[in-house]
Amino acid sequence: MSDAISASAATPAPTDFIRDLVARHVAEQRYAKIVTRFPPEPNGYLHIGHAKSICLNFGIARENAGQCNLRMDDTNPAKEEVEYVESIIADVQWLIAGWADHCLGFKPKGATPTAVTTNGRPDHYLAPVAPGANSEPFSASSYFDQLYAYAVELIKRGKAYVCDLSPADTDKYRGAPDRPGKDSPFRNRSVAENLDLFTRMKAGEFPEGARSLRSKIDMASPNMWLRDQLLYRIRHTAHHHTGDQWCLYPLYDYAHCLSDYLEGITHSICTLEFTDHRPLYDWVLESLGLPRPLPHQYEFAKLNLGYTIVSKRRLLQLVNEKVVAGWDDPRMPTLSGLRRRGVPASALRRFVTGVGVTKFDSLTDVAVFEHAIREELNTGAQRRLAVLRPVRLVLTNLAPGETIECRATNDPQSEAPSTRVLALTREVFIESEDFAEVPPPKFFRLKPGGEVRLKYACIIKCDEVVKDAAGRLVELRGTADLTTRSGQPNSDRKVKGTIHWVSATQCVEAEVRLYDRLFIVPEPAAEEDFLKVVNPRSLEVLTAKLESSLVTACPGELYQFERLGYFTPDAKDSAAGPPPAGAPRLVFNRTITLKDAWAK
RNA sequence: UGCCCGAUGGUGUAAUGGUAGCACGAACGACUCUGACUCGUUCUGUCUAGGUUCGAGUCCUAGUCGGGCAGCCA
Repeated sequence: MSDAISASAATPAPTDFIRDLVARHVAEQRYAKIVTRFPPEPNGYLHIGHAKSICLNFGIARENAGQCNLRMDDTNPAKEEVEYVESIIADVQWLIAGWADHCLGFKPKGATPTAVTTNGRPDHYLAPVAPGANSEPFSASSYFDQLYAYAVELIKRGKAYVCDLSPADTDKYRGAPDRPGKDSPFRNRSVAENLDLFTRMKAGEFPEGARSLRSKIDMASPNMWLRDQLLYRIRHTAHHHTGDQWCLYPLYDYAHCLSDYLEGITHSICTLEFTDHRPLYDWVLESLGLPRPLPHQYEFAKLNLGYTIVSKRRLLQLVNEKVVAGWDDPRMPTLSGLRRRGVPASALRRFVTGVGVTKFDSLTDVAVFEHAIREELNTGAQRRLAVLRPVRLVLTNLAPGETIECRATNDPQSEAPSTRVLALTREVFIESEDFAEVPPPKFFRLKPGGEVRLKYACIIKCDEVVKDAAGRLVELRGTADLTTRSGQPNSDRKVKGTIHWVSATQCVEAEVRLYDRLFIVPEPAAEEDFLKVVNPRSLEVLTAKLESSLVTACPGELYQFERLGYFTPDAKDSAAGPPPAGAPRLVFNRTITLKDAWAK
């Protein structure tokens, strides 16, 4: 990633209702340090919706000299994989690099919560360390021992019981939102029996679904999550992190609040759908009578983006059904897809900061995202010339071997722009779109008998249109007015249009992948079947002609092909090769087009 | 017909009882060796009805509309 981009990462300090709250807590010195967390489940790749959560949590840590723990919320072995853990770590570090990476909290490799004494009472705590060779992200699975101990304590306090109801019966007993549930027949087992059964559940004596550990709250509560929500279920499944050690796994509502507690989280920020769970979050922590200040949960609305799917389940479907080439397909709204496409982390940060944080379930216009990308790329991308759909133009007043050196600007937005040299030769390629035999009104480009400027070179005139027997365009012939080159007497001569070009004899070919939105409707998630609204033209592959300097282009470099858009070498498929070394296979991804006011 | 959350231009968001502002978008114009960028002008808004108040987008009540909740998913 170019330095220009990461340097421009500074974003105005945002305010929102959560930050206001944190500011109040800081003012009243409620906590020694503000600690947040980003707790993804490793069951898929992170996407642009997660970027909002990451920037919120790390942003709050950053603005308050606090810390934000990366934690794998890995309590469901059936869906979680190491591949996802690794992608999550890479994506988070990429997104916050140079911005909030100093706030990132990991834990020592293999560490579990250590026994401490707090306020004269036994307690457990796991301190963060900086990311490095001997550290790893926090994970709920490294708390399994402690979580189990807490469960035993809950049983002893008469606040949890082992229930023998089958999943189907549990469902029946739960009632409905507008109808109270019924107490489980196993609700009033003795502490001793509960303890015995729970121990045997852990020992693997029972099949999956045979028994569960349940909270003992209120089966008639209007809040469904308070109707004795399950705490533990039996799963005879290996876990990607703990292996075969457990056949008893905690559920989210039990594991999450306690994980927050063990890490000393102060502000546990999640999305709106967890609002109903908050009383349960508090209930678990309060029922245990823990000695430290308790974490609290706050909710905000997740990001919804036009023409985009933000749902790991559906994104997985796109991958599995081969609608896209993988989680990091540049059309995917995943962080890895966006990165591969050429979207800078700073653009993502700028975007999610701009949309704000509220409790209103909104749908953000993609144009806002696209604007943030262009904004970052305009200053961060080097200008180059490339022709996507070439038409040959022969400048008949230039000799076949003649080369005219033209100086081109790399970074017009910078205060001290640098330059490079372009070769103008007798034969060049221009964009087929830039020539019209029968031009529409206000067409500023090349037409028969018309003049146009070749950017950085000179004004040329189209003298002749050469066609084959079938009437198809073969080539254009014209003349160059070399006195209009920069530095020459007529360099100030104005023509209405300026077009891009490359030398036909000093250029390099590359595969260029043009991406368009993946869906044809603004709200694909609202569709009965979102696969039916996939854009059939979301990818177009071209063989383009690039100015020869691009032969050494490497992944991570960001370019603007003038008048076309922003492009970056594909991190997987592109291989640069300095001439004359072999035959490099250059592959460029189009990140985004330039804004086009002319748009036909 | 239970509980919880929400409602400000086309979109997103600000105004914390005192001039409804910003951004995106759109339209037009200026500039231009990128029909980009930049700059200028314009466009459109407090869900409804009551109440409190000198004063309400903001507080209260009721309604309307939208979202969430009945996984041994997170």
